[in-house]
Amino acid sequence: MNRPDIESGPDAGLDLVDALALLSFLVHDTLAELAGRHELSIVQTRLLGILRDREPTMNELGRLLGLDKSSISGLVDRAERRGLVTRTASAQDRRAVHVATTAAGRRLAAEVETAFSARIGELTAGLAPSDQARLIAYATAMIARSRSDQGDHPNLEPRLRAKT
Amino acid sequence: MNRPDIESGPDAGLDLVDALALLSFLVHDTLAELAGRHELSIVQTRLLGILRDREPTMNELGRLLGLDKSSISGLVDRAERRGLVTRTASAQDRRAVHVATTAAGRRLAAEVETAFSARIGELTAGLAPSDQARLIAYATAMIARSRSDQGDHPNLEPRLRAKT
DNA sequence: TATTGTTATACTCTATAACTATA
DNA sequence: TATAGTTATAGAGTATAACAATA
Repeated sequence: MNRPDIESGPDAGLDLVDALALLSFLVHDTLAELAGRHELSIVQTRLLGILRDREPTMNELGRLLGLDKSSISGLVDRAERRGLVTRTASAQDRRAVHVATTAAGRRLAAEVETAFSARIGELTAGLAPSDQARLIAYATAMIARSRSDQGDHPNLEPRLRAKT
Repeated sequence: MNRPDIESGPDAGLDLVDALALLSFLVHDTLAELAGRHELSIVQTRLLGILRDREPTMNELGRLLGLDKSSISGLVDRAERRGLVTRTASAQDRRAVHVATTAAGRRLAAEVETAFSARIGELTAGLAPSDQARLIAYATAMIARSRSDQGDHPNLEPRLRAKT
């Protein structure tokens, strides 16, 4: 018994679909867990990530996060209440509101990003550099294909500035 | 201009962390979108996936999904209300309740799984079989490492029976 | 006493619809 | 009229705490 081509155990003989689903859940859960240690949800973390180098309007935030404007209102409300972001009136358009991070918001976002990078580093530590490069290439190819395809999902930006 | 080693565009020069985060969001969003077409959330889809070959108690469902028992109560309430699952009293333990899918629940779950597999197939269609095999190996290695590590997250089972 | 499950409560996240103010 | 944003409302999803029934 125990033929080497018939593995046993929880990950035995995963097919591509299962492997990608599990990997996706793993990364997603990892981010949720690390963000949660700072009382941040994934969407709050992404909000702070987007604001790292921009001060978009509520409307732009809606497009970047793929959410309705009313959802953005609540999201920004809760973040503002915690002192993580601020609303400022637009100089050009008196209807518009710009959102920016505070120092506290930037600090939190940086902590989550650092912890996330470290954890991903641990999870991929067993892969040789050439394999890591291949993994990047595969992921990039899949992402590119999803863009060229139909839907072209709302917005996929790097890392924590990416869509949930 | 346009040196070939300095790419431009949205996915230019992704590092491993960004690539994995984006891939994770892509797969997660894909599943959410396809499940949503049937009015199913990811967690509802996973519930039905788990019940495909089991009739666990509420308690066991909590462990499998990594959720509190009170969350399971609500989750099963909503699924039961839609006729996707049923509660049945346990014969052994009169405190316990077993949950099972209905034919409608199984049909919905199967439709989502089929669509998800098809979409993953599209996204990976550009990869040669040998590259697909490598991708499976990388994902499997990362998942195994996450298990051997500390936390050993709640429960990672194949595909739609896996943790959110 | 410990365990199983439900209920009450509270909060985040999301959307739709209605509304205000500005363009 | 059209757009930017907020608010009211509704519902899913999650957790904590208190409870009832059973072990």
